[in-house]
Amino acid sequence: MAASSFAAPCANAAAQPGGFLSHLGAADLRQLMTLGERVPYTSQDVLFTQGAPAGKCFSVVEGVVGIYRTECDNRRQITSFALPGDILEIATQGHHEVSAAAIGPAVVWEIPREKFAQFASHRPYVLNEIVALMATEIADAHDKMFSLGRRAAEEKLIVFLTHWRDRLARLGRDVDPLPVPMSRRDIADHLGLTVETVCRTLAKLERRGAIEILPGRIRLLDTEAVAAPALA
Amino acid sequence: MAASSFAAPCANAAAQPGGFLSHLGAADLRQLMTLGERVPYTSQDVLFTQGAPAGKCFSVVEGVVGIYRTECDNRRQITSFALPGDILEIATQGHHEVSAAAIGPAVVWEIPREKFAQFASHRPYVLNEIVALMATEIADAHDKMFSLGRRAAEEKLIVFLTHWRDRLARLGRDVDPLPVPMSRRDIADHLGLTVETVCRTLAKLERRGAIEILPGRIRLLDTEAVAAPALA
DNA sequence: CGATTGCTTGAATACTGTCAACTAGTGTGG
DNA sequence: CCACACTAGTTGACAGTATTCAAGCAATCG
Repeated sequence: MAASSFAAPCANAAAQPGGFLSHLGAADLRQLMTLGERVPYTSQDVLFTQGAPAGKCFSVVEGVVGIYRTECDNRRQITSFALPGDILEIATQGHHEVSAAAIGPAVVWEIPREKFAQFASHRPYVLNEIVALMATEIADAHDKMFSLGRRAAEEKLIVFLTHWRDRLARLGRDVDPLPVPMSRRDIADHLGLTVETVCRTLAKLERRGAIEILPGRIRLLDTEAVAAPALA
Repeated sequence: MAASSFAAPCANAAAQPGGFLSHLGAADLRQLMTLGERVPYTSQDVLFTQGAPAGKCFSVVEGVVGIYRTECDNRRQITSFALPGDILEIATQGHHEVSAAAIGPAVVWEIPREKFAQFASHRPYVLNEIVALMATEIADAHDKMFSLGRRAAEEKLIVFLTHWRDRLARLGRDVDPLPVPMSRRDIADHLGLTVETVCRTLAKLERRGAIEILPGRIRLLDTEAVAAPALA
């Protein structure tokens, strides 16, 4: 369970295809896996694009996948960073409402929508799992809307980093120097800031002793104190 | 179908209790209605509070209900304005993640969670409806995240007003002088702005001839042209 | 009728964005 | 192998937008 490297394969159930369905039996899981395939992606590869017909469901197995919405003029809002165990577009009908791209190397389990629908139709409990997963996704979205609308840059970054740390820790990763595989631009597009503001704010936090910036990682030193007024 | 006043009762199916489930038969609908009750609220009444145990599901029948998330220090983010036909907390387990309050007089259909779960357990198609509704909610949330993170005040307001108009129009309401029942503070807390910025930006749009501000209403005159760069 | 609340506007401030420059690291091609 | 180009990250200077603080007005309510 203790995977030290960031993109390392993980014995965690969540990291297996179909691992997002916690109530599936072993037989179900085996069958589910035969219905889909594991697809490797390299950094920046696009899994699917906003507006394209949604033919498949996805589940991240390894790595990080950025989910984002764009407008014609290069503006981009990354709505979430998907980690192993997270599912994408499970209930999308018709066309994709968002795009997805690999943040670094990633492995994704993909299953045609009809096959999954057929699989689920025999198993009522699967639908319940999906509803629960979507409820979590909605709750997360509410959190993010609050952050985007009501937090200043510094608070956005601290909350982002601590949440990211907590998610990785839940996957059993080593988070002491917290791995931050996404670029500054990705962070900016996620928090509704510019690259420059992200850099500057991180630098400010480092000068204050709250964090330590390392290549590809950030050590969280005193975020509780700094975040206290924000999270109380 | 032509309801002229804003909070007027509406013959639209969506405005009936259970009307959000479009594939329910008449018999199902009748039974569903007996399981819940219609509860009237007056302006500013709280339906449920973030952190409280989630014992019921809600569906707006009449009026507008604001869904919001707060932090201890008075900061508030209104994540959505629910209209007749919209459902609330249908899949929430445990505790409410958000609060809800009536924006003006409202009628809400409320059903205990267990009763609805029991009702749904005999009817597999209900779960599919719920999944579809939640998928729509997630897509909406993505839109709002983009607006909060990547649009300036003026664009936020124009997009908000046009979306609001489109939603009311879909309910068969008269939207020529667009009814705006929520306060400036509500709008500000929805768009991630301050009351003052909302006022000033609306005034600017009015001076420019894009809108006309009336008491409780706003007439949209030239939003297409103004919004064109934003929505293209 | 006074008081409260919501809305509006003004002035000053602060934060974030824009533009620009510089560094370091990476990869490419000669 | 090295020169070159390109990208990501960082920092500075400046501009612009949104916030804060403040005050005035109108409408509502007790």
